[in-house]
Amino acid sequence: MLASSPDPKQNVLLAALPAAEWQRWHAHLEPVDLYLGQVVYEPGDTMAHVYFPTTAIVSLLYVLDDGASAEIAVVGNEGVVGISLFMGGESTPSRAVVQSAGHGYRLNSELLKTEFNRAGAATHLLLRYTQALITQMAQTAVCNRHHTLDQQLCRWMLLSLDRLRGSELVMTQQLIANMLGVRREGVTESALKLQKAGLIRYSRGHITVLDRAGLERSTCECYAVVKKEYDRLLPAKPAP
Amino acid sequence: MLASSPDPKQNVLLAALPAAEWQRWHAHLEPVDLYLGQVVYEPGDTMAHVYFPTTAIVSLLYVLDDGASAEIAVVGNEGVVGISLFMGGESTPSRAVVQSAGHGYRLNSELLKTEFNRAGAATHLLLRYTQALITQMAQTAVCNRHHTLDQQLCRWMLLSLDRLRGSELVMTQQLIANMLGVRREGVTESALKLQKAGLIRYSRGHITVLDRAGLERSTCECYAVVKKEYDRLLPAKPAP
DNA sequence: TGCGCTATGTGCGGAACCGAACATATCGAG
DNA sequence: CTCGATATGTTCGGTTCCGCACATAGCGCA
Repeated sequence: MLASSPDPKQNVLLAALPAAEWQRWHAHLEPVDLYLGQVVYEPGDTMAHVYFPTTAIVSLLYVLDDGASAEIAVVGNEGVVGISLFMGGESTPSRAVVQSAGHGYRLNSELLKTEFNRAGAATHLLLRYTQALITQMAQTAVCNRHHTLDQQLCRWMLLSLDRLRGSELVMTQQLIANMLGVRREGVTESALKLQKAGLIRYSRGHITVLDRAGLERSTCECYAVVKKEYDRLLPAKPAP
Repeated sequence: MLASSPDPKQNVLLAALPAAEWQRWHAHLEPVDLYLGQVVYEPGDTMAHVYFPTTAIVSLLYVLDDGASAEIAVVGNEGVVGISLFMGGESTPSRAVVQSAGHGYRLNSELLKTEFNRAGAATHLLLRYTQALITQMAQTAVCNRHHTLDQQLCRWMLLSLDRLRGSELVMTQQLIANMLGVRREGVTESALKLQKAGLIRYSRGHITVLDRAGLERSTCECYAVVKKEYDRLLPAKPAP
């Protein structure tokens, strides 16, 4: 059961819109429930809307022919799902799946494109967000190459945590394994280490983070690089 | 010794400019020699120009604190180096290094930004290119996670080959290892396999591709996904 | 010609992760 | 309370790649 829709301005991008844009947009923003596992788009899909999460988190995944997958970026209340609509390609080879249930708002793609083509404040905001997303993807690529699963698991939890209120993640080890593109058993082992170190508590799909600072010490530099770049490129988050 | 500068329209993006844009731009395009190993920008640098390669290839790398690195994308005559200038961030955490010496043209960043803000054909062209670049980065991330070094080496050679005339790459195994983020010895082993299979011939920094179709059969799906997306998003290449 | 530098080839022990099989534990429905 | 489904824990042999050490080979220049 989901709580009632929060203020659209819980989304950083919507909150940062100048008054004029907000006036034009807000009547067209439709609240949407995003449930766990919901597929927002499949590779090649032309979306009818872009999605601005407020309390939900959406993962952008690449799925290979053999079924293996890897998360390349995560989008929460700091961003928007569907950048290919304003980037001009209309679709992408990636898949977007709701990783953490919650709410968001969606906007008709035609309206979005019209607004984007005004070359105003919203345009620049969306492009700066896109650059931050690019950084996240690139850092993920390097992290996949060089860092251990332990480090990557910490990075992943921290990125998710930053996009949620509270300190609990609802997520099975199997799903985390799909995101990271590793075996479920590997996640079990790493999670056990973190639990024994007192950083998290784990129980059937619920992770409680006990020591966030400890996670930050355990992860690789990738988390900090990405966070710093988001902070640099995007407006400050609205108060919770 | 480099040959004289080729036509700027050897670059796909410049070739695709409408007449009006070309009129405004062409007098400002400065030919530049790009030599092997040249650093086009360092992480955090604000560039004074964007670079449109014609015969050179530039690698976008992420370098970690411990010196390890990985290539996240490659830019040749189909693209432009310096997207952060029009995306609005002005800089990125990545490093751009010339991977294959050759020529290009550069354009003053202020002029570029002015043109980009016209929200015209050039704007859409640059954004579509950026989306293709995003695909390349994301596919690299997945490839780093799931595919073998043998496959990745084939992918890397094919991506380079597509951005050059001829079938010879000038590149030591050490440099390839830096790009792929692996050990030099690993590249030696994979390259030997390919040589024994008759796909390439190797000699002190010169790779001659003998059987391109064989390379395409040996690589992972990542190469085709990226190529298809570039073909979809960008105008056809000018005749060589 | 011979020296030195760079590039490439090879071997070895170890770490990280994989694939598979299986054991255990917890939750919710009936 | 019991059963079945789901989630987590454990083990084992195998593969890929790592880090290191060292051998060989081609190239350019004195």
